[in-house]
Amino acid sequence: MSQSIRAPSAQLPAISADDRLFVRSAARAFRVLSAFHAARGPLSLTQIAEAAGLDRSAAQRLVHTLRSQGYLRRSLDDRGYLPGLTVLDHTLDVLRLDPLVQKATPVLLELRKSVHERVDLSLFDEARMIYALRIQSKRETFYATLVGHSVPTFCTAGGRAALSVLPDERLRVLLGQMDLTAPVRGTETDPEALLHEIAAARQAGFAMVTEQYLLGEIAIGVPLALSGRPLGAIHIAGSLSEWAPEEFARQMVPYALEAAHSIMAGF
Amino acid sequence: MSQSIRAPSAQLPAISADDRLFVRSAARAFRVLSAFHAARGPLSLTQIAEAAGLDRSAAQRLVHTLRSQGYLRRSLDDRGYLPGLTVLDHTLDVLRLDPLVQKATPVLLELRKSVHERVDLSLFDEARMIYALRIQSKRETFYATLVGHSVPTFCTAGGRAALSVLPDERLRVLLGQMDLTAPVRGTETDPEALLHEIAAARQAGFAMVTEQYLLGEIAIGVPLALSGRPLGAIHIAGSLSEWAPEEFARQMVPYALEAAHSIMAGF
DNA sequence: TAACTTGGTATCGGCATGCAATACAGTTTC
DNA sequence: GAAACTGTATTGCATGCCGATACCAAGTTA
Repeated sequence: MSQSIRAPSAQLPAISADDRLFVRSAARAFRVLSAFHAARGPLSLTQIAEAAGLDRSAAQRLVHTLRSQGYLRRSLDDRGYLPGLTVLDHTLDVLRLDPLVQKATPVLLELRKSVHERVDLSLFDEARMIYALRIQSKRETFYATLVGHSVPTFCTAGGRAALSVLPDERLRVLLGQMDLTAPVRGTETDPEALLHEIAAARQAGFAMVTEQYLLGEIAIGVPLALSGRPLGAIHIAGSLSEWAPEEFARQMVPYALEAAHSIMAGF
Repeated sequence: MSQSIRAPSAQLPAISADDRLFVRSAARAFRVLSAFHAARGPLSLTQIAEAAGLDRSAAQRLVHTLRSQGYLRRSLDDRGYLPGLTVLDHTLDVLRLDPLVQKATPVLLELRKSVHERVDLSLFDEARMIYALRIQSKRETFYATLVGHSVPTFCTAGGRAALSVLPDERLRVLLGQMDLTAPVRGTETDPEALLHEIAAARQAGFAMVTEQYLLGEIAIGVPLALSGRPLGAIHIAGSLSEWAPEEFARQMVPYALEAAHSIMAGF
């Protein structure tokens, strides 16, 4: 099972004290929701309070409020709290208002007709790439297939592709800030080596990785960028048991490039 | 283009005054995010304030706070605000912690191998059904395919299927509360007629609709329910130009029932 | 160029408002 | 049957937020 990279907020960064424009109370509400980032099941009031760094009393009122708005709900067995369905309304807003998603949706559906492997659109968010559109093929279980799943930028095809549009000096800074923990044995974690890989991707116009994030997986990624700013990437992934790397690239890359070109033509 | 059914909060229900446990400030923050429910593009500070029912001053600080946490971002051209990617972290929490989604994911991916039409999992939320898993086939453009998209319960196959597990007296109440506006010409909106349709679905174990929500569309839905409580539905949809209704039902229903059975066996 | 917009940003005092403390009832655990 | 959990409710005091006000920059309209 692949572990997910989480937002910086996963480890509560302590509410910044001195910012006249900062609304603590609002931030606390999001902390309550963020408590579930580390959860493996329903959470009790006390657990929420602990994870959010609040006392039970404060958590209580926040939970009450969030529940009344549908951002939280009780679990089926009524033994704890779960995030509520209202969150999905905001999901829809993010996706439908995102210019990249808007343009990429029809193109990816088209792409999927030509390519019978997994096709994804991921959005660049610094150290991670967040899946926004997922077009499955076979295999793939559980939340690896869910929208909102995010993966590290430095060791995925889409991530490296997105990085390839940035100049080296920016990359050094970024890589320096990133957590370069290897998800699997064999993941490249040396910044200089990564710079080389990314340079190669910049040269080629796409990135390819084998077993850098998931064992047995091969993937190519092509960048989606606007005036030197990485926005996201197209991702095509397959199984090493079915593909020789060169053959995978030979077949997939032209389609992916074409799709990327088509998407970016919309801007 | 299909209009989307929105959360009750779309039309701001005025913050309830007298609730000792209610955290106004937190609720205001979500109002700011909800301002985008009605948006067709980036929103300015003033527009957000107006949509959220706040003055510019309050909106300003809330926006500032939300932006610092990644719940809002500036648009690409830096001319307005958009919902931020942090929202997708919560999306993932909702999906991966939802027991129905957990169990349904592998089953639906399997189902998709047998059925070459659009397959969805939607979650029951009173007057609407929210798509949580989407497994595309062909066609379908734009945000009709996005996670978080919701459709009315009363006129969709999945919705009627979900309703079919409820007793008639509950249904009368529920239907009485729902907004029964017809999305297309020909949509059944008479409560008594709907009760009959739902009763038929209860009898058959599935619901079928033709052109009740989208013109040219045929869909079947089977309910997913736990001890008399509707949780969601499986949805298979196709085109009337390719299918005779009876044939569609004959071919799809067995698969859908099998899948539903398999999912509910996990509880 | 000036007089308007409309955008985003910043500061500050007064009072509503949410924090923290406290208490209680219902379950599950041992 | 006590102990350790749940979730829920009430209240006073200090604090944190609202609302008013002001400012700068970028576009529009004269």
